[in-house]
Amino acid sequence: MEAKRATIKDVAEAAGVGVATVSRVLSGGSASPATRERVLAVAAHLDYRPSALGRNLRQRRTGGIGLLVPDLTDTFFGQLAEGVLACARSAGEPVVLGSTGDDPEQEAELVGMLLEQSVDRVIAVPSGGADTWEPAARAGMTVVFADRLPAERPGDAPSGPMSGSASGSTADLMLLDGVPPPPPAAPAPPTGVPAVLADDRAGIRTAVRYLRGLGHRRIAFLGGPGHDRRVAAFREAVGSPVDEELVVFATGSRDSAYAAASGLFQSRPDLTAVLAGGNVLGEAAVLAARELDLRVPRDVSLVMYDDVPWAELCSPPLTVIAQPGRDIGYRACELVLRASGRRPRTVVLPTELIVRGSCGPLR
Amino acid sequence: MEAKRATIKDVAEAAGVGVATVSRVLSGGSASPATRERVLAVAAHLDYRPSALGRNLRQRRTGGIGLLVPDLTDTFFGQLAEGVLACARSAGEPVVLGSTGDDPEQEAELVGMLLEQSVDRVIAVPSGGADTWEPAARAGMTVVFADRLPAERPGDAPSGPMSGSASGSTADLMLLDGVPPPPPAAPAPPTGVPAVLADDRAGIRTAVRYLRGLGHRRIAFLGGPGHDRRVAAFREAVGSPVDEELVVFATGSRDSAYAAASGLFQSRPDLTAVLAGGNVLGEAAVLAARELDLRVPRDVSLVMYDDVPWAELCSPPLTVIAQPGRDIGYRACELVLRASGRRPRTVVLPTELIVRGSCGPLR
DNA sequence: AACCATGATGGAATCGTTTCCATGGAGGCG
DNA sequence: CGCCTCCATGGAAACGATTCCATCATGGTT
Repeated sequence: MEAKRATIKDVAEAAGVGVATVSRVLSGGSASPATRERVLAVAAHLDYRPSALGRNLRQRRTGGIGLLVPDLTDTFFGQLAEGVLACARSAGEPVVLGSTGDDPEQEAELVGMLLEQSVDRVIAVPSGGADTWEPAARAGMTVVFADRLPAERPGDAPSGPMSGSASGSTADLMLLDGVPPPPPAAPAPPTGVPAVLADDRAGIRTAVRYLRGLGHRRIAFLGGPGHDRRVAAFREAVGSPVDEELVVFATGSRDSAYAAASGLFQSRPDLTAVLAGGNVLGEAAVLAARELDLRVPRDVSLVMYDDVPWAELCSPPLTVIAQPGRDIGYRACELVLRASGRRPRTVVLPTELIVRGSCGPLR
Repeated sequence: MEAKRATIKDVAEAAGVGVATVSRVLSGGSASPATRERVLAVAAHLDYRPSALGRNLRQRRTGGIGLLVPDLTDTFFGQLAEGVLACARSAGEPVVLGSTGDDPEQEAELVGMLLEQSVDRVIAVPSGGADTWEPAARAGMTVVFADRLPAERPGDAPSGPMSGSASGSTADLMLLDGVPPPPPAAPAPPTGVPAVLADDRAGIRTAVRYLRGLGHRRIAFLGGPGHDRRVAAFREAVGSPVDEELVVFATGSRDSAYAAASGLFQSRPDLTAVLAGGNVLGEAAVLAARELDLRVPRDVSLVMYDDVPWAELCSPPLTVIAQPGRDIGYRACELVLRASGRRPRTVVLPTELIVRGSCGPLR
């Protein structure tokens, strides 16, 4: 019933040549025209396809590319994945996919899985910090980060001595309460790390200026996991004393995003504009605003990071900071494909403020 | 620099046993407690991870699961993918992903790639017809379809002018013009094909009844690739003489969806309700309606297939037919994992009409 | 005491490919 | 004419695991 696949041996036999010759013909080595033609004919006739298994074992690497994203349900990551897929297809490389749920632990587990599969090239939207990724690199993986960089240090504690909460780490940012901020340091200029990022800094700055121009002064930032760079840019753009109550973080889930948005609106009814750090946060903000009978943009202006198709569907249509998700994926894939030798470079893609209807003048 | 990974041989040597013993210990075979402990200790110490390459070659199969979807940018497929990923992770199986763009040719190419990788279990949202999938099955692949079934017949040409076509397959439905419809046959009760589908028939029927109940008589259907079952259900639900001008199809792209929706509204201003066969179509319908100054639901009622997070964001929030995307993926993965021996079964998951604000009484 | 069953163990074959190396023939040049 | 080079070619060794099979020790049974 199931015709088992022809092997190189079958082809060799049928063509009356040695396996080595077949291999050479098929991978472009030298061979006499006569032989070449015969082998090719036989191979086609037998519908021979070389087994990636054998080849990979011999070459000690799997052709594939690993792709790790936090959540495919987030349209932005869908776009990014499509970009990666497009590039990988054109290179003939399979892509093995993992969804981390923004959980460093799952991420580490998935990295392990890729390692086991000998997938040695990975594109990742990292959730974990350097401690997750350093071992991967040490194991010989070529890693290209997309959209984000891993948190600088593993157990880094920016936590003020103040509060006992003290767990300290970027996780502090997860807190809703107003922990004294680390100095509004400019986002460290990334360099040397192979990565493809959007120009968060410019994007955020433009958005903040735009809101400022409309008269807004009490602007809130609604962030999610991995938005460190964005929040840093926000702090920088807003200027020195940032009202910490206006900087709120959620975890990855939609529920958490909604809770954060709702909490923000309720605790600070005086805010006049919100900058959502991602489309899930934006969605939550719209929902929460509606629930609390806040009109957009009359009562509150809203700018969302990520241009997703539905941004235009909202009423009013959402003003967004567009980042080229598909391109980010595509470029990241290009980078990981030609990473051999070339020294790592981080490329930054432009963002664009797309003004639609969700921002209005302060009233 | 790069410590190369330890092999089973290294472990065997270090533990002073044979490779066979190591393999047995690691895969749960019999071994004396003393040996087992020693091997385990050494393996842990060397940070040994068995190479999937070696194993797979020996076992003539790749552990992985293939996943083929039309477009990850479509939130529904994102949900589906998340479901597959969740199940695959819990089974420890890697997932290799492909995006077909609803193009049978690309799909066939991707199937070939999976074959080459010896990925012998695939979950697919099929774009191509039986002619794409029959070879895959013949090559020994276990294929589980999700969300759709492949078109019944391969090369059915929907291109026939008027009469000649008469082929009368579901492919006919692709026509935009008003070809006389095949008798509104009930969707063939699927059986024997391993697949996980939503109960399109019930979902559509419920929606149509709901619209009917609101007084609507001229209800249009806006479909996309792979919506054959849905349009068949629509025909069935609407009853005998379906106004063929009210059944419109788009290709997969957003542009095409918009064009179809816009064209529909313009050519038939008398329609009072639209049933969109997928979330991309629904999005297009909202956009087109707005562009043409049609108010929802005052001028036109809208029901969309797929419950996506942003359905609630629209104003008015969209009434939808929800299908459990994540569950579909999860179940499909379960099916493909235990497909050995068990005879193929197609499972149908329930849909639910979620009434929000996009439908109103006829006026 | 001889024998057998049982269980642990290691050697070796195997999977399908690539690649190193040796061989042999043909042709060019001195 | 002889020698050297070059190319096409095939055999065989990897690659890293699993697994069959033979071996050996042990302990219980007759």
